[in-house]
Amino acid sequence: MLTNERHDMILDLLVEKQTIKMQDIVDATGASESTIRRDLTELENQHKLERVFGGATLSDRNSLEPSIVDKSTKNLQEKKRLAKFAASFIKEGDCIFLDAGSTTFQMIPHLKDKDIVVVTNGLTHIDSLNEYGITTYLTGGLIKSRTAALVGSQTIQALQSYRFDKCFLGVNGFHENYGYTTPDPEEASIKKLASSLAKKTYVVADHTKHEKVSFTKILDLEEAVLLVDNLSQEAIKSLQKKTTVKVEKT
Amino acid sequence: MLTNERHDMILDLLVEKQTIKMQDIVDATGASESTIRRDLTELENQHKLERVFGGATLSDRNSLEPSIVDKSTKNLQEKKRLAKFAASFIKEGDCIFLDAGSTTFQMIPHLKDKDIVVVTNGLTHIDSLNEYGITTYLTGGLIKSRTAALVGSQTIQALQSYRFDKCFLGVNGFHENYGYTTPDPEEASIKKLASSLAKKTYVVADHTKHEKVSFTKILDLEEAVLLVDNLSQEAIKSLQKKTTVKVEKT
DNA sequence: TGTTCTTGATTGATTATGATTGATTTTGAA
DNA sequence: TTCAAAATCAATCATAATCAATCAAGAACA
Repeated sequence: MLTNERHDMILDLLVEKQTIKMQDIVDATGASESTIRRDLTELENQHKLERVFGGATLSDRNSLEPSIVDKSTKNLQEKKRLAKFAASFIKEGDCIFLDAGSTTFQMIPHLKDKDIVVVTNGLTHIDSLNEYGITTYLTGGLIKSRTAALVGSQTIQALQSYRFDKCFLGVNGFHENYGYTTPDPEEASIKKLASSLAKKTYVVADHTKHEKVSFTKILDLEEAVLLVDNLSQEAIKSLQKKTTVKVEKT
Repeated sequence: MLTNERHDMILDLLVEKQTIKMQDIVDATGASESTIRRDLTELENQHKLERVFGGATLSDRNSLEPSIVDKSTKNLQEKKRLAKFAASFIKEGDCIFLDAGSTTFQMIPHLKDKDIVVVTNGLTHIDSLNEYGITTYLTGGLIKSRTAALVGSQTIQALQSYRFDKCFLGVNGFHENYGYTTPDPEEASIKKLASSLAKKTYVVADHTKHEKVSFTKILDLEEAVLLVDNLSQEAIKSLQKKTTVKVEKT
């Protein structure tokens, strides 16, 4: 068995069982204890797991947030339609902030041939923006590997030298009382700052995020225009008491 | 069997099985181990797969194809050796600046498991640095698509909040009188600044850059340690009058 | 014909592995 | 609590597997 296969196997076991004992891995892989020990050391250096006495456990980051890969395959078609809808709010000559994340990523193809400037902290966006020939500035900062986003004080500092016409944010939940929320405080403060630097803020969120509340608050509902798909009439009515809601009809 | 057929066969196997062992390919194709080894090297240079010890695996970034990669295999091998040599100057705990470019890119695999912090303006470096679990900060700035580097005033500003133990630069030419040079003034000023923020600067350049002079000057010869491969004895002697030269012996 | 390219075998070097060691940590009983 | 036994650990070593580099033989080609 190749080293990579063993590593994948260990990570799969971990995702399934949350924590695993050394002996379980040895039995499952058929490799020696020494080898598994080395594997664990290596995977820990890559921040893919945490070692504990007698075995290993998922690092808290991994359990807190589903990885970007899982998200991007889910509801892809819906996401694409919503993204196209969101992109229609962008006008010629706009300077926009495009948040990291899978929904905002899908907006990029619809920016083709528009004379706009994009600032982003999303690493996954780079190639696509490039491909479509869009002038792009990247904020600096620490690379957060799980979500492929730039975060930290450097990102904050870099952002502050820009002003935006429009700001497009992804969120993990929106709620009438608790506003827009996301798991990571670091990312939340970046979203918040970007919003404050823009004349107008749009939150792009599909209907599955409705009534969801995550760990960190980004903004109150009324601080951004909500772009959403497939919401019930009552939900829309209720939300519109607080803010502007634009619905993409299927 | 033609080389192309073999290549297709290998890639088909890979798509089917995700990872494959050397012996499996040998059995499937009937070619010798040496030949398969060469095939894998070539396919890796085309970014169609990634080699791992004992076999190969699908590269997760098939789409990311920087425009720089079209160099001969031989050139690449030399570059890899030089990069390994350069990486050997990095010590545990170092904070380093890693310049954008293909030579510095090859240094990344050799940073594995080192407890270091890397700051870079090279977009092609991101995935690789991530893969090897290295803490990485990206400077911000304008995305220059041709060289996949970040440039401009934002990059300059971002850089100024860092200090480095060591700085590794790529150049397009080094010359006894004209120093280190590169075509793009934007990139030159970034290299220059990074160097000034570092305790020690290393220029990594293969022997083909010797006596070459490009448009913009970065530094004088004596302002950096020159890491080079395969240089004639006279050339080394001559250069050493000006600066420290470390030669990677084949 | 001579030249270039591909191939397979061989070499010594590099890397991964599993067993063993003694050190460290946990466990459980006094 | 304190101690000793058991479990787990990191470090080291020899072995086995795999690697890059080289060479010579044959195929393709002009």
